[in-house]
Amino acid sequence: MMEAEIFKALADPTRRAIFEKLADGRMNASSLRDGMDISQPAMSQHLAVLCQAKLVRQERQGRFVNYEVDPDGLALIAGWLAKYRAYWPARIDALKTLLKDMDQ
Amino acid sequence: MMEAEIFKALADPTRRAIFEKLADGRMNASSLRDGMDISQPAMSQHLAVLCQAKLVRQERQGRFVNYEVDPDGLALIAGWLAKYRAYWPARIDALKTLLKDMDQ
DNA sequence: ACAACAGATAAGCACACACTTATGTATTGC
DNA sequence: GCAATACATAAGTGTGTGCTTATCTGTTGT
Repeated sequence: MMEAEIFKALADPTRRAIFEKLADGRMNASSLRDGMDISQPAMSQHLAVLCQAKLVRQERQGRFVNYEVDPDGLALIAGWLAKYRAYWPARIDALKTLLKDMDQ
Repeated sequence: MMEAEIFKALADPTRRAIFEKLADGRMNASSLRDGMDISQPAMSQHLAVLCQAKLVRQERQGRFVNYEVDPDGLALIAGWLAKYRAYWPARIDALKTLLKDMDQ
């Protein structure tokens, strides 16, 4: 199961912060670092974990590697969440917005 | 943030299995155990983690404690997911179904 | 009251994980 | 070619986590 990798990846606050930063737009590893007080190897390791969880994907661009949010990971979480729709509260505004967007 | 507790709770495969079992209906700790090859203290500890993450809630019933899925936790995940709706793939069947449910 | 039962808590242990420093591998510009 | 840059990997270390056994609390039935 890849759920294991996804939830493990998101269990770390630093990785969630990285993911959140990437949600603002694609970025290379160095740009991700500034303002984050994290060593270069640590960043590299975190990005590897996020990639393996399919939350982030990479694209080499010469000497740089650009990282961006991978929709596959989000879809997997959505799929997991959907299994428990019987227990959803009647109204979740955030989700209603989300789902309306998808319905066009 | 409670996202930390939620994702940490779901990062463990045993806890996800417990949660999945609870999704089929409320159950006490002993009933949850059978067929799971897990010690009584381990189950108790896992349930405590799930409760603190608001994924599960408990209700004492005499000598037993019944556990059930807590919608609050699912709502928190949905809220987290909604923040990244810009990156969702165009079609996710599971969520389209969900949308139809909510539109009624 | 007391034994049986349901569950929580305590303490200890083995392993996973996030970090570090050091080094390796590509790619770019001079 | 060669130094500098961007990033990955290796190896070691401290802490967190999930398990265990042992014990404790609280409830039920006799």
